[in-house]
Amino acid sequence: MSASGVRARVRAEMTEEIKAVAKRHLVTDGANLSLRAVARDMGMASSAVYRYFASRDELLTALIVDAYNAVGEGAERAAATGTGDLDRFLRATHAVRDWALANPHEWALIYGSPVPGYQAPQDTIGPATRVILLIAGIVRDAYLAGRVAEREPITGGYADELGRVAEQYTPGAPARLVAAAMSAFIHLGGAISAELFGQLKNSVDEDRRGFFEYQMRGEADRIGLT
Amino acid sequence: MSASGVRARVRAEMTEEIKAVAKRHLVTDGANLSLRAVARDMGMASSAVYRYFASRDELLTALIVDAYNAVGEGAERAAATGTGDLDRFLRATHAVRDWALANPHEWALIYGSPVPGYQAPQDTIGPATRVILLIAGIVRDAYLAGRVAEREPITGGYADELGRVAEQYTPGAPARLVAAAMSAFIHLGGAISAELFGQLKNSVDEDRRGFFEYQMRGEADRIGLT
DNA sequence: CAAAAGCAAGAGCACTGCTCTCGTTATGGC
DNA sequence: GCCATAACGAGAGCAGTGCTCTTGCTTTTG
Repeated sequence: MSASGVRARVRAEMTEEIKAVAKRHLVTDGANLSLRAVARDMGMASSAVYRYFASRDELLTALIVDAYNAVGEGAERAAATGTGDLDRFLRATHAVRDWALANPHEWALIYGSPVPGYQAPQDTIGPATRVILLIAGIVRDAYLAGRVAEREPITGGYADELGRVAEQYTPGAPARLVAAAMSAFIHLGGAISAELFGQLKNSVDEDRRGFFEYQMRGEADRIGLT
Repeated sequence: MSASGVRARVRAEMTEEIKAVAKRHLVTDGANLSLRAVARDMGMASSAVYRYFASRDELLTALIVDAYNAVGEGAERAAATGTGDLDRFLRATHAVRDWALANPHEWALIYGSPVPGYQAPQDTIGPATRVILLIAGIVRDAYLAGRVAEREPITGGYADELGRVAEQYTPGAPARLVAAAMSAFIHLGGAISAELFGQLKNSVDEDRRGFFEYQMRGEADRIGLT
C-alpha cells in the first residue's frame, strides 16, 4: 500500500503538473491548447501525456472543473465575509468578476462558447452550479428570515417550472424569487463576458467596476434584497 | 469593363459560394472551421481558396461581419413592425433571440469567446454595433417624445463617461438612460448565451421564451419604457 | 498581339491529436 | 525473494490542419 502509494502519489503529482503547465499555456494561447506543446514543456513525449489524460478533451475537462471550483470557491469566500444580504450578494458577484478578470481564458472556457466538438461530461455539472447555488442560497436565507421586499408575482409557463425548482431550495418561496435569482446570475455572466470579450470598448472604459455594480444592484433590487 | 466585369462577377460569386459552404460547415463543426474541408466540398484545391481569402481568419471575419449584419437587420425589421416603445423593444430583443436560436454557431462566433489567436479587424466594429444602436435608438426616440418614465439618476465614474456617450446620441438625456440601455443589451446577450450554451438546462426547459421575455421586460422597466 | 495579371493545382513544410509498438521499471501475489 | 503483470516513457507513424511556393494555363489589358 505504501509502496503502491508512491506510484499513486507520483501519478497525482504528474497529473497536477500537467494541468499546471496546461493552465499556463491557456493564458497565452487561449482555448486551442496543444497537448504536444504541454508535453514539450514538461520534457516528455506527447504520447506519455496520454497515460494521464485519455484525450485532449479530458484534459480540458479537468481544467474546466478546476475553473468552476475556483470561481465558485472565491465567490463563496467573498459572500461569507459579507454582513447584510445585499452586501453578501454584491461581494459574491464582485468576486466572480475579479476572478474572471484575473483568469480571462479560464472564464472563456467555462462561460464562453463551448469548445467545438467538446461535450461536457457529467463531472462538470456539479461544480458548474456552485455560483448559481450560492446566489440562490443568499436569496433563500434572506427570504426565510423575512428580509426580502415584496415584488409582483410572475406568471407564465416558466413560473410553474421555476416554482418546482423553488420547492427544492426554498419550500414555500414564490417562483418569482427563483426567477429573479436566475436573472441575476444570467446578467452576471453576460456582464462579465461583455467586459472580457470586448463589447464595452469605447463606451465604458474608465469605471467598469462601477458599471458592473450598477447592474448587479439593479438585479438585487429586482430580487428584493436589502 | 464588361469583360473585366465578368471576372469580377465570377470572383464575387466564388467568394459568396465559399462563404456559403463555410457557413454550412459552421453549423456542423462549430468554430473549428477547416479551410481544406471547405475546399474539398467545392471540388477545388485548398490553395485555390487563398485566392479569395488571405487566411482562415479572414474567412472567419467575413462570416462574422455577415452574422452581425444578419442579426442586426433582423432586429431592425422586427422593431419596425412594433407599435409602442415597449413593443418595439420586445420585438427587437425577441428577434435577436430567434436569430440566435436559428444560428447558434454564428451567435457563438460573434458573442461567444473570441476565437483563439483571432484579432477582430476594423471591419467588424461597425456591424457589431447595430443591435446596441438599435436599442439605444428606441430609447432615444421614446425619451425625445417624453414617454420615458422617471427613474433615479446614477452616480459614479461610469455616469460621467456614459453621459459623454449620451451626448452623441441623445443630447440632454440623462446618463442613466444610456446605462440602462447598455444594461439591457448586456443582459440580452447573457440571456441568449446562457440558453445556447446550456446553462438553463434542468431549470428552465419548458418556457424559455417566457423566461427570456421576463428578463427583457425587467430591463425595459429599468429603462422606463411603456 | 504580346505583356501582365489572375487563377487553379500540386508539392511541401511544420504543426496537430492520437495510436501502436517497443523496451524499461515498479508493483503485488506466491 | 521471484516473477508475472501492469504501469510507464519514448519513438515512429497516420491522417489531418494552415499556409507557402512553384508551375502551368487563361483572361484581361495596353
